[in-house]
Amino acid sequence: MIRSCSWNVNGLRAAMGKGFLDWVASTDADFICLQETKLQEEQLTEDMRHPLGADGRRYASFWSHASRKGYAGTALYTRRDPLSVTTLGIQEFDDEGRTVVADFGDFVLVSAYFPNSQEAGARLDYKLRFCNAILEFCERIRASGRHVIIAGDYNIAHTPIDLARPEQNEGNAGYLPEERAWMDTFTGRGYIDTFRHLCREPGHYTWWSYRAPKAREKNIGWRLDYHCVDPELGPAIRQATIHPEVLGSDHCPVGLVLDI
Amino acid sequence: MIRSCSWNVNGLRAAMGKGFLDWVASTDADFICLQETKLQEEQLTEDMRHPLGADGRRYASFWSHASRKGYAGTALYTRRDPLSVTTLGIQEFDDEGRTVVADFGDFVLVSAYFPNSQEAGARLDYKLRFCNAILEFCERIRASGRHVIIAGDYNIAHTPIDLARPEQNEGNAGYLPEERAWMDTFTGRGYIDTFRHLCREPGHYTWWSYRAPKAREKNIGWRLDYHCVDPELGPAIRQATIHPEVLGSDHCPVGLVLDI
DNA sequence: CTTACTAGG
DNA sequence: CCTATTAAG
Repeated sequence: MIRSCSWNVNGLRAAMGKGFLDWVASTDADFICLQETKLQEEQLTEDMRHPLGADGRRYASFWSHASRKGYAGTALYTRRDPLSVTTLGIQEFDDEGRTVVADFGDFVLVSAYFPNSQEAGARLDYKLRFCNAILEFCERIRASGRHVIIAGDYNIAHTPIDLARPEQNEGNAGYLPEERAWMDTFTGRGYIDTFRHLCREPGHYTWWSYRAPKAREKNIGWRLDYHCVDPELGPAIRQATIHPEVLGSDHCPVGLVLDI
Repeated sequence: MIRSCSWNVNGLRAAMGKGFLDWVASTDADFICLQETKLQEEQLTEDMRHPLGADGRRYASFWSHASRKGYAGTALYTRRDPLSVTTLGIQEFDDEGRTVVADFGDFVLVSAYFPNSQEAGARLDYKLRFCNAILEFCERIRASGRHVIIAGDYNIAHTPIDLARPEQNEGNAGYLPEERAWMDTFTGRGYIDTFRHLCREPGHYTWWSYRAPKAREKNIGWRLDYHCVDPELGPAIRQATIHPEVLGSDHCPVGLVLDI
């Protein structure tokens, strides 16, 4: 059994001041994937590197930083020793610290921060290149007979039930036809959105805008954070969860339990 | 009798959130000179423009803004109608909103924000040009048979009793030989540092660094804010005060009562 | 609105 | 340390 959590923390240093370490200790996860750490190597503290887990042991961690200060960045906390940890290996994405890729032998876990397509789709092309790179990566792992888990902030609400105001957001970043079409392609190849696999109910979101007044308390949100897995892992999915009660970021954590 | 107050507010918008309007209403001053307003015309609110005075009337106000956003800037609140309000009229100082010059007929009141000479005296030349422009301005007013009051943040501690740690600050911005020498020249021409005129005691400061831990509660400060007047006003000086209990900025307000 | 950044003090 | 700025989300 493996337990994974993923959380876009919207600045790890800010999250640290809002109980991040307590949350880590409460998850009892084997893997914790973070996005938008918004820091660089020299800004990491010992607490960030090796937080205490629920089992009384400290996590090992692996980090991928953007070259630009205070921007993007991903991380992975793990209880298990990976065989290797890398990134997607594509310059334009590695430059922004968009992935941590950890190889555990029978499965590969990716902490991924998909680009925001921005106002007027200014960065849509970049985002779609990232999406396609992720898909190709998954297909390669799958072809090698291993499993793959893509955890993170996809910055895409896939279908109308994945955001509170679908009509009002037609054409907005995160709900563009091109982004949704890529999710169609991804799931069309058999990859499984684990939360949606187990729950067809609307109203479950993982992100609420800070800009809209009281969006979170009114639950005017979007489901942007996912654990997706390769088709062959379908029967292994035991739990896929959203934790909207966890505060400290404009996103909330999502969880996955796999019986592998 | 005229009552003036001067305060470097270190950002008027921040000060507004820390009781600035209550302070204005409590001063019962005819004139309030501000420095480091750190805003521009379009960022002014009605409350900032016309705060309520202790007499139940609203002040009129005059503003001088830096062309650079969020930088420097001076203002004058007044109960009396000035004949005219201008600035020093020198491009390099007007560009930074360093003075408001109000003509009341028998006297001219200046709200002045003297430049900081910066690390390694990087801006010392600029500052000394400002200082000399102020002195020349005063001499012109004086020659015309009128009085002049220069209220504001001089960014200079004149003598060892004007800062808590004179030895440690030899050669530091605000206590450079050139800055102190200009104060010698200014007072040598007869201009009166009204506070020092009435009080020879050390330990009275108007600024405490935010950078040094607990500087204000330990009273490790500098006297940088002054009301200076022309020599002929000497006999009219009734009160010159420092108000270290007023919080909301790294500076505190200073007051002057003149019997004219 | 919030988190970073940077400049200035 | 604190107040602004700007970029990004």
